[in-house]
Parts: sequence; C-alpha cells; structure tokens
Amino acid sequence: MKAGVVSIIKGAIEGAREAGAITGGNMPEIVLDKPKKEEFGDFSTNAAMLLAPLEKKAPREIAKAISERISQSPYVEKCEVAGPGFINIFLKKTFWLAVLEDIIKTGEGYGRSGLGKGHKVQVEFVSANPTGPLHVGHGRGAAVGDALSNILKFAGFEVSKEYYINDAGRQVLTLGESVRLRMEELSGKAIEFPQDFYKGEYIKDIAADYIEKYGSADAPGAPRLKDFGSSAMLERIKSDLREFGIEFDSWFSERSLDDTGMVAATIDELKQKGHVFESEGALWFRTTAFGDDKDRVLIKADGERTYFASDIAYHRNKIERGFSSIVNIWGADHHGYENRIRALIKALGYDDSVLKIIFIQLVALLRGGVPVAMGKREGEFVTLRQVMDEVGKDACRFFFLMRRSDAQLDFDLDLAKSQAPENPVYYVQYCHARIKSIIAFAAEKGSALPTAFDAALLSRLDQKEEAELIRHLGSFGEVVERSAEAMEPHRVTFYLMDLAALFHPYYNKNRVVTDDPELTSARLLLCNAVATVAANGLRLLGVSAPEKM
RNA sequence: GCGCCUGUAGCUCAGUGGAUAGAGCAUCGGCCUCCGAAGCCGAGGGUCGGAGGUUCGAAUCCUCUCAGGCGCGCCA
Repeated sequence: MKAGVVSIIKGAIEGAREAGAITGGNMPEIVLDKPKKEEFGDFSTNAAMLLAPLEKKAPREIAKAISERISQSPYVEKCEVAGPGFINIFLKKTFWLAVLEDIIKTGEGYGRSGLGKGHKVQVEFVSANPTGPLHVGHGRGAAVGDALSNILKFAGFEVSKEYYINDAGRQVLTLGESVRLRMEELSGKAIEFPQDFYKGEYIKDIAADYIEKYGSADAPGAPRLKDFGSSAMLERIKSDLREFGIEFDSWFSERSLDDTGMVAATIDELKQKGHVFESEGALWFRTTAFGDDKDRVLIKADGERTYFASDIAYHRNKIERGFSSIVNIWGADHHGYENRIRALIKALGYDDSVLKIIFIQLVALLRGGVPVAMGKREGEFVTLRQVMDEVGKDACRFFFLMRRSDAQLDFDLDLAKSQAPENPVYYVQYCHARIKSIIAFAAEKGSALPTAFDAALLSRLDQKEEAELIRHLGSFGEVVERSAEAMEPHRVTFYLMDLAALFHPYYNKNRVVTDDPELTSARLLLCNAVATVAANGLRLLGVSAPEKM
C-alpha cells in the first residue's frame, strides 16, 4: 500500500524533472506520513521541502509541480499542497478497499511481512537463576521477550528463544546448603540461617521433597543437594512460564560451558589474540582496549573463574552459532555489563552491532494507588505467579507491554482486575468479543457474514468513521515492521488500543445489522476485518482474543 | 566522581526532524424500550525540566545545566 504511493510520488518527481520544473538530479528519500488530521489526506510527504534547498526554489513551488502530476494517478482522488510545502494525497476509495480484500484473504496472516528475509535472530530472555521463583520483574522481561519474538517472526525473521540457566557457581551451591539446613530443621535440629542463604518457603518444600524421596543426603544414590534444588527450582520456573504462555526453543546450561571446555577455549582464544594479562595473581581481559572503562578479571587469584568468564564463553558460543542478530533482554540493573560484553565481541573480531540489549526497567506494583511493599533486603519479592493468579494471564501480559521497556512501569493491580472500560486490556478484548457477538446476532437475523471480498458491496461503506477504520487497519503491517525494527513490542499494544478506540465509537454511532441487506453485509465484513486484526495483534502480544467475555 | 536510563496535562504515559503536541486515568456534565454500557458523547486542563545551538522547521538532533532512578567487586 505504502510502497505503491511512494512509487507514484517518485514517478511524479521524475515527471516534474522531465518537464523542467526540477533541474537537479536529486531524488529525496520519500517519507510518507499518516497525517494526524484527515483534512491532510491519507498520506502526506515532505519531499518538496527536502528538495527545496537543493533546487534553490520555494518548497511550495516544487510541491505544486509534483502535486499536479500525482493528481493524474488513477489511484489518487486529489492531491493538495499545504502549509510550508506538504503534499497531501487523498486516495480513491477503491484503493482502500484493497486493505479489506487483503484482510479477508490472508486472515490470521494479515500483517505478516518479509522484512526479516529469514535472517536468524536469537532472543535470550528471563534467564533467572534457578535459586528462587520468578518475580514480577522477570515477568515483564518474559512478556517483552515473548512478544518481541512473535513480532520478529511475523515480520519475517527466523527466531530462536533461549533461556540461559545459571546452574554453575556459588549461587547454586548456596541453594544446596540452604536446602540442607532446612532438612536439618525438619529433622528437629535447631538451625541458624546465615545472611546470604535463601530463606524462602519454597526451600522448605524442596527439603521436604528430598527427604521424602531419598531420606537423607547421605543415602546411597541420592543426588547432590545443589543439583536437586536447582532442578526443582527450574521445573517450577518452567511451569510458571508455561502457565504464562511461554515456550522456549532452547535451554542453555551455564555448566555445560565448563563441561565442554568452552570457557577455557574462549580464554585461550583471547590469550592468543593478546587481550589477556596477569596481574596480582589473577588473569585479566583487557576490555579497556575495546571501550570498557576498566579491565575485567577472568580467573581469580584463588583459581576460580568469574561469572564474567562463563558469560563471554556463552556470548562467543551464541555468535558462532551463526545468528545474524542476538538480542539480550536484561534487567536495567545490568546495564553496566553491556560494554564488557561488547568488548568481548570486538576482541574476537566481530562487529558488535550483532548484539542488541534491551533493558527492562522496574515494575512497581500498586494496590489502592499505593506501592505494594517489595522489600529487596528481606527477599520478599512478589512472584509472577501471585500476580498471574490475581489478575489473570491476559491482563498481566498486556500490562507488561503497555510501556516502553526502558520506562518504569506502574502496574495497578486494581485496574488490571477491574471489569470497567478504563481497563485497557478489556477495552481491546471487548472490541473483539463485541464484534463476534454482532456477527452471531446478524446470523440469527438471517444476515450471514459474507465469505468473500466484494468491491461493489464494500463500496457501500461511505461513512467517515469507516474510512478511518480502514485506514488504520491498513497500517497494521507497518506497525509490525516498525515494532520489529525498533524491537519495541509496546507499539503493537498502542496500535490495538487505537484500533479499539476507533471501533467503539463507530459501533455506537452506526447500526451494523439493519433492514438494508447490502449495507449490513458490508458492515459485517468491515467489523470482521477489525476483529481479525485485533486478534492478530493480541496474538503477537500473547494475549487471548475471546469470543465472549 | 564516571557511565546508562528517565523528565511531555493533576496522575500514568504515547509521540521514525514536520502542520494547532496526543491518549488513558482522575474531575465535571450527559447517553441503555433498539446489534454486548467491559461501551459512547461533551467540558476543562500544557513555558514538552531549564538554557543555548544546528535547521526552512526541534518534544525529537548537539552542547551545557537541574532533578529522579540504576550501575560502577578478584560478587553472582
């Protein structure tokens, strides 16, 4: 659609040049806007204003020459010059009906694009340590990562979703020790919990489980506590994610990096390339040579590798798997690590633009307008499961996607639960359910939803609101593309709220099912197209599109 | 001190360098004998944190500055 208009404009500029109205050989990049006001047309371009300084002519003069030629296109109703030199293009209605034709024909594939050209993208997200349950912050990352993956796929990328499991190192050992202590407690011993141990109730569950299965940690054949504990936690995480509607393509174990020698191999490669040095008994990676603000330790003086060492091995492995783009979704408190990972990529001789890091800002839960206490020190995180149980999966995911990732999010639990129009998730879902209900009502009255596109029938749609709706439906594909390019899933959320905000007033003002069978059919088709696009958008977000609610 | 993110209506936020800066919530006033009122209509509300600069044009780009959040371990 947009491409067609761009070529019309390019043709008009060429025509103006041949006629001598434009003398230079420059072709500006054609930028098409969807104007905010309908009096500015269906599309608007600033091409003449970009040409003006090159041509040394008044922008309006150039715009006039171009606009006259655009008007001659058979698809164009009229074309006007406005303001400082905008060219406003009004398309013929038949051009817009092609949008409905496209929706009817492609259905749940409407909005799909080939932008990604099948390029392989890896999205790594959540990756919470298997030492405790997922909290709401992880939930936001999960919602963003999953929606982004859906959007990238829809835009033509080949996406692989991965979860990196931190199953090596001290944290897992501490988890094992925490379980051991709880087991002792269960056997009647008085215990004292060290400060850095995991104290949550879930540790008791794991301890009780262990005792039930093996009796004690010394029993023959009993697994190590850290292994038992971390795999129990991981199972719990997996089931939370499944309930949240998220399936990963792969689960990558940190421990496997040690077992297969990848950490050692990565350090060797850095050594060979001369980026490693020894100092004070430790082995360092000279990340400052690649833009980091200080050098980083790979192997500590006590001989143990750092977390960073496994992290660089992991990123080396990701790159060597041949993704054209790797995306990390991290909590905003990790932004300090970005430069050292980029340093690694550069040190290995790759272009670090393959890496995109999306930082997820904090979530503040509100109840009754005041923040829910989330004492970090006590480890009293509100879990994802608690929120999901309280407000439901759909509201939960939708709310996580209502803001840009790098903006803090106030999550109003009361609002998310409320069945009132001010709740945005219901506002959008209601739009879908309402349409399905109208279609059912029409069928009862003997007006079935037409199954095929019919231009003559659809030309009965002559209301201003109908044109606006169709125009918005027609921009869905671009929203998906821009959302994929910018890696900003919230754009789809806003698109859907706008769509619903166009539909509801239309519905209130115009009757769909009337005595006029043609008009009824035409409006049913339009309504169904709205429902189709709403469902497609909601599906990208991982939110259901209910038929009834 | 250095680095990253954020400052837009009372609140929460949208806004690929374009036209008179937009939503939602909250406030106030209306709309169901009629397709789903989980909806609609109307009203008020702004020095886009501030100051310079680039540009025909800046909320958007650059510099400085103020305010808030986060990060700056041989922790994970």
